[in-house]
Amino acid sequence: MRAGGLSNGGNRANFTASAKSVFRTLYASGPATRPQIGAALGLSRPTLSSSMAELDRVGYVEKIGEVQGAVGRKASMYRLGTGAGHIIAVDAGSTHVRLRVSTIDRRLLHSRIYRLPSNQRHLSSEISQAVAEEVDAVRAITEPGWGPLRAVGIALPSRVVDKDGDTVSTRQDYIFAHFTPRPGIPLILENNVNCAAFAEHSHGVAKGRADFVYIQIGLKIGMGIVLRNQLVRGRNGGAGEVSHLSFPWGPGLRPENAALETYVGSEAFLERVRQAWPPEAGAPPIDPAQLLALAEAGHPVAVEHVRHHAEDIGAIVSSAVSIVDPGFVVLGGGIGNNPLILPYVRDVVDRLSYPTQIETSVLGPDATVLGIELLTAEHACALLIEDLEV
Amino acid sequence: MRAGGLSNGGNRANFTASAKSVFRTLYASGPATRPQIGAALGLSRPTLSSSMAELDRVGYVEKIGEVQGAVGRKASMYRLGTGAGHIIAVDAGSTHVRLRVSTIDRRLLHSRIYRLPSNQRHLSSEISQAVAEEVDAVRAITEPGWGPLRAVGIALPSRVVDKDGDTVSTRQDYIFAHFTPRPGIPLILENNVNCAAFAEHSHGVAKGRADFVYIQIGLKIGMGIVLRNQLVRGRNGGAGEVSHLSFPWGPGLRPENAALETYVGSEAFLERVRQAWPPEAGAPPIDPAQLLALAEAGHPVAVEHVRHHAEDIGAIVSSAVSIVDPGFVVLGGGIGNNPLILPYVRDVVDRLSYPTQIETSVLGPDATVLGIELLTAEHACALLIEDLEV
DNA sequence: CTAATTAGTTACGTACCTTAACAAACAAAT
DNA sequence: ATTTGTTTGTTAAGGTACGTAACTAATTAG
Repeated sequence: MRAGGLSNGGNRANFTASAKSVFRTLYASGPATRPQIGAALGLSRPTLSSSMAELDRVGYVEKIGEVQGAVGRKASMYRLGTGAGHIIAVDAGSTHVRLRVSTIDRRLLHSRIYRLPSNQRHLSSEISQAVAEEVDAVRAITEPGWGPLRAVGIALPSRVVDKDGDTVSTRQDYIFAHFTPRPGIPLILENNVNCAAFAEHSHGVAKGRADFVYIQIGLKIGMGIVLRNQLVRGRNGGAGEVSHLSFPWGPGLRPENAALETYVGSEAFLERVRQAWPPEAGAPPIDPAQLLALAEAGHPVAVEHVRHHAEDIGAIVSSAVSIVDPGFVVLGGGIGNNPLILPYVRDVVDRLSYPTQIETSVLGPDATVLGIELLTAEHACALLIEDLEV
Repeated sequence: MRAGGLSNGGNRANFTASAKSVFRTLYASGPATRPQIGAALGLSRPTLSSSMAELDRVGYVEKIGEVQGAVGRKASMYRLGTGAGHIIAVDAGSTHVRLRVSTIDRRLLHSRIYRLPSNQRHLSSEISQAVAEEVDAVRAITEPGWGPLRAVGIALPSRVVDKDGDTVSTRQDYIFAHFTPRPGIPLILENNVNCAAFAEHSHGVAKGRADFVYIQIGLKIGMGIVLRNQLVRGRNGGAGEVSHLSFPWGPGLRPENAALETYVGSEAFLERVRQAWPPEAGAPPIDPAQLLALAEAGHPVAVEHVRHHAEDIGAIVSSAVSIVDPGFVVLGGGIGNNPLILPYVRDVVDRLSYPTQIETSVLGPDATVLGIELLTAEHACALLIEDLEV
């Protein structure tokens, strides 16, 4: 009853432990020679020989060249092969849908960006529509050299929960309004801020940090938490939902639900700025970017507002540091990225909490799609070599 | 150059993987028969036979009896043996020093409680003195049947950091004022609230919860966070230091360093209560216990104050839930334990944050020493079977 | 006392890794 | 061009840690 064709695809290859670790090494660290892998994993040459043969038999590795050391025979260079297949990663953002098709070891095969006709405040059927179209467009140009599709991942601008969580209040199911997952292909959903945090962990300023917190400050405010190199998601996908921090809060002050979101969100912030803008200071800024530009130019009123906002961000970071004490914080997002706010945030955290290194994100708008690519690739890799049955 | 005597002690036995997992099963789940262990681990009877022989050879297991099923031959019951040794766990508290001597599988061998002559606000040399005396007292009565001492653990009322953290501001080194660790015996230090949380995870209401938050409300306020069944400690041992949450905080309100500690601590709380106590309401309470007693009796002024305090606790819990969204929260400590505050905390968290089950601690004042016992036993277990060299 | 059932041991096979020895491929020295 | 030394890769042989199959041992039910 077996299909006579390719040896990969539906079958769950039963690799030896060494073959699995070799595959994972190539997945994680990219192309390498046998001696390099053997040294890294502490495996003997004969073991590497048989592991490579195992993986080559199903097309999971391929030779891409040779490297010559100072002396001695050339070593062959290997990477993951066509048989390992490819993944599709999508950032379903509120303004753009970004899509990357990559191999499991994250070599870019194809990339698309689609500008949504209108900004979407929340995950919506418009976004779903765009995602469906972009993914379909990939299907049309899929090349045989990409190998089988192993997984699809989508970064969502919403809380993401699995089955047992509170899935109603999340808007995550809107993604399925027009987009239909391909049967048999695992679909990974993840919150977009978590994705950006994870990208920062692999390619960005948080590289090598087992524990850190990423805070994204833009239209909305969100936080991604990585502890022991793993994302903290929370029971309801609500980990890092800092907009629900108790606020306002003090003697005689009663916190309100999600009050921080409306206070620190860029729209409310800008509205406060415009209200308080003195007529003699010129025309009030029309958007946060303009306010930041004025502040960068040294406009004293703008600077003062930016400082105040940065201190509020510092208070948020301090609260997070008080809870998880990560030792490292990355500021990202349209506002968080701005170098003006960094010193103020540092001052506040320094004053209120524990020694914490704070840096600005180095990844651009691709952070989110890079993060979901990583998470999707990890899932695909585990599927290929771990013994987890679907 | 080997000492001719016992086979255990300094040597690092090189067990098979199956023997290690058998040992860990007995460590984690207590006495069991071979068929039970085999079924639990998916090991065959011959493998169990040889694993047991391996462990028995160094005295790590011992037979303690036989059990008879419905039909068939009796099965032998095993547990960790004398050769596995024992541990000493100490709760260096501010009012008492509690000490437990136990086997690695947490069978109590000896227990002591010492009431400090005066309450200690912080970790002090007085506490260190008491710990040193209590641990020395154990040495005097140590029985041969306990086997070798494998590890000593101490729960401290301070932040605990390892080498690379900020060890200066911690008072953790006060523990060494009079207490000197035994050379060659690993010493485990852990924050006392983390210990209580961990105990709640193993023996308490949080049993089986991979993720939860424990909040202890008493003279001071502290939080222990467990994610993926592991304590979150933080870079500076500051995880769960909720007294550093941004407070007071609101439009026009500038958070102050550790302001929450002084606001929500029981002394400041009681002082506020006494200040606001109306003369016609009788004598104001002299301590929090009395205030709680009055509230339990229905005294309206007391009830109102307790409600207000409980709402502040709810705000703290909400902030923690906003950051890590554990789905489960345990209230402990002298005040947190009181059933009066539970409904108010639930209401606040329900209003401000995500669906979270909140319960009251079920463990008494032994929680902390039980927690450090667990952590120390885990360390000892890992030392015996994992290949980690000291 | 016999049959059925469960616990534990012995014999033996297999999977997966190792070391040892060898062959192949290369740079540098002769 | 040949030799020498080094590195890569393969082949052969061996060891360890498991498994299965078949046995013995101990117990209950009839």
